[in-house]
Amino acid sequence: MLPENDEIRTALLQSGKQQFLAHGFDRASLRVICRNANVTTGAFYSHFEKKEDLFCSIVEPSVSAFRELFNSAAERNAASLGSVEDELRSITFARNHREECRLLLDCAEGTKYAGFRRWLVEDCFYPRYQAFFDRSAGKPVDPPLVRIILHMKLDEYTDLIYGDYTDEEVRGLIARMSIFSEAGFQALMHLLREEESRSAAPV
Amino acid sequence: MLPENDEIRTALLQSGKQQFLAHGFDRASLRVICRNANVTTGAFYSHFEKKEDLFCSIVEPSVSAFRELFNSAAERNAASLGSVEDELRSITFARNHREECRLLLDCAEGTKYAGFRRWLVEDCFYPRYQAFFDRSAGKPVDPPLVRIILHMKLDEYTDLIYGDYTDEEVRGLIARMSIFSEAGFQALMHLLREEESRSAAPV
Amino acid sequence: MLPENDEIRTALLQSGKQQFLAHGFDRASLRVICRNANVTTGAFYSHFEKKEDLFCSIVEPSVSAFRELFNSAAERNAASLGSVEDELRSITFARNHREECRLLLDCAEGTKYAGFRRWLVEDCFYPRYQAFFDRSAGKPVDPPLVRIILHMKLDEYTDLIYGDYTDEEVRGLIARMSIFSEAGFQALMHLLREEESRSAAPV
Amino acid sequence: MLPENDEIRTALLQSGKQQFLAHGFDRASLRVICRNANVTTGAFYSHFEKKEDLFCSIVEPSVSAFRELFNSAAERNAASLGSVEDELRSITFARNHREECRLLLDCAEGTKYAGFRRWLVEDCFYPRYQAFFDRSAGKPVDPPLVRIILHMKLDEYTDLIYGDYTDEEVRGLIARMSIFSEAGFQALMHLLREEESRSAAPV
DNA sequence: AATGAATGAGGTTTCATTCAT
DNA sequence: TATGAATGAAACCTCATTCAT
Repeated sequence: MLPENDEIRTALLQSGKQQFLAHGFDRASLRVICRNANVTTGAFYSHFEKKEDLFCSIVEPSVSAFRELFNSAAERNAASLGSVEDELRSITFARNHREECRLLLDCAEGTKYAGFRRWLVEDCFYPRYQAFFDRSAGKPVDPPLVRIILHMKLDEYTDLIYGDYTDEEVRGLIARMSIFSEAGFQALMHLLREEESRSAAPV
Repeated sequence: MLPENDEIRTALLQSGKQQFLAHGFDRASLRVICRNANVTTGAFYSHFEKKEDLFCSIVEPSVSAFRELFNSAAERNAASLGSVEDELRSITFARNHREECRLLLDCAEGTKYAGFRRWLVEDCFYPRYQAFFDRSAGKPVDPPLVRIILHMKLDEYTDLIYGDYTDEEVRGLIARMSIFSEAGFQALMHLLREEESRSAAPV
Repeated sequence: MLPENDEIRTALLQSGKQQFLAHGFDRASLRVICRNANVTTGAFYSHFEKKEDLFCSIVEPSVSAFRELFNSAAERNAASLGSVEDELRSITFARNHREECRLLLDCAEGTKYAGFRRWLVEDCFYPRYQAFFDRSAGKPVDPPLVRIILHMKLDEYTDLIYGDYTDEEVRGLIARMSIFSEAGFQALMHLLREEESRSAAPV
Repeated sequence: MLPENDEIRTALLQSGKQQFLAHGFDRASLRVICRNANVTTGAFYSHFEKKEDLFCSIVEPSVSAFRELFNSAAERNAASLGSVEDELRSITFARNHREECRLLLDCAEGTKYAGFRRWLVEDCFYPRYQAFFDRSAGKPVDPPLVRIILHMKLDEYTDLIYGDYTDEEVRGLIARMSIFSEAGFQALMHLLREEESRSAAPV
């Protein structure tokens, strides 16, 4: 009986997504968003409290979904960083939410999600990375080093998510990149252990 | 005897740099920039032609210096991607121009430097990377793969430039990261050559 | 029930007309126009897209009406320049749109109607005048001469349109001026034919 | 010893003339005028009191010269409207001061010469025209009629002054237009005298 | 006399949000 | 709930004129 409401809401969500992606939150014009959605500016405020509310409504389903995915993955492999399968699963998920990802990472200035990237990296990924590196090296690893490698890894994901690839291509790239990363990682661990033994064996 | 002139100009350059870094070119308010510099908006236009002119004046010295550095580095090692020494030199330079780098890469939308990042990656780095990979592998390497690794490498640089490190720490990080990258690179080359021989040997 | 809408619009149209007439389009201040209409500058843009839009809205009804009138007159007397009746009809029309005429002819710089006078004279009137003179003289008449007389004729119209006359007075003035023009025209034709025959008779 | 002064002044006069002609007094930018004259805005105010002062300085020599010419012509033919020779002399003068004429007639809004056209027509020409018509008709002639014919005459002059003609062409055009005007004038006088006698002879 | 930076008001336009209907 | 005009501040920029040097 009230499907119209949802139609309007949906139209606003779509139009907003498009404008936010195109111009970022701050520079996107609410008027344009409304006009493109065939909605009056007044009506907008029946559906959303303010501009930011629209942004959040666009983005929040993906945020929750992402949180779930991330938590379940975290549970599954508390001891490692995730298999190629896990990587693929995450990236496929992100690829299916490509636009929301961009909104959160690049178009959120002015909203409460402005710090999303930081949260994702520092609070979600970094602690697990640091722990994993420490465990693998058998000693605390220099945090900046961990962070750099984490950033590189995330950058790889970014490429895979936004790049215009087929699923097949993504799978191939992940496979080859895991060769690269694994080799780099092992070399680094080797070096770190060597440093350790050198500094530890004075005799 | 007339240092006031430059004091105002300098104040505007500083205030502008701060605001542009904080909000990006477009969203930075000229009024705020002027107020922070204790300058009327009218007076601004005695020193700069328009808003963009202020941005350019902040950024251009670094751009020229960077171009020189990059060109000389390109000449020096046409055949490789640059030694650790070269990397260190570039990163040290960028670290000394940290803020201007961020302005150019992240805060330039709305100015003629909007495409700077793209130019840097696609026109400066990518061609050399692709050529180097092709040469090393002895065959054309999948461009997306090259691009991903390039992006990762640039991301490493970004970390080193913006991170709050001492020169000593940067040197150490570059050294260890070169172990990582080199090992990853060799593993990848090995794989590629193997793929090659496998697909070439029908028996 | 919602007459306010139109009241504001009307107030803006009036205030705009007055300011445009007084200062021309470019020099008229939107702020003043709005203030005189008791409208905020922001509100202005609910009713008009931009400053020029206000000008056009003031002027366009008259433009269309004028075009129609002119076209129908042109059809009616393809072979002459129009009777006293036609002149009277045109001038009466223009007198009823006096202000819009002035806006179009003298106050339109900066709008898309900037070239209106030129269009009216050169494209509407001049070709018909030249053709009529050529036909009457039986040979091509010096264009500058035609143009001068055309301008004088138009100047007569201008006087009749802007002058503070009753309809009766206008009728009388047209009648007497047609005596003047007709006599002048005949004298000129006579002269031209004489020149012709003199230059044509070698004896 | 002080020729520089005059050089600057001259440069400003030239530059000002050009800008005033191009944009009108109000819209011409003093900055641009100064820049084109290679003069600082400060220096400007050593030579002229304000913007309007520059305009007046450009225009006033011509105004005085014109006044003289007009007065002497007025003395010479108190009883007629001037011979073809007189017309030619006036128009030649105006053609030699073409730009100043345009400044006075079309570009003076915002200066004390804003009413120049009105003054010229109403105070200089009209009284003599009216007197001449009254005298010729032997009775008061309807002022609007006189004014219209005056305006037409002045319009003719305008054409001759601004039109791109050689002296020879101007002479020819004046000659032929005087045929036109004279014939028109005579026809009108005839009519007026007829009207007179008709209304005077009740029998 | 000359400089040219500074003033301060003004220009047009856009904005997110409110509110009477 | 929906409308869309109204708000009022803010955006960048230009102006004629002043004034300390």
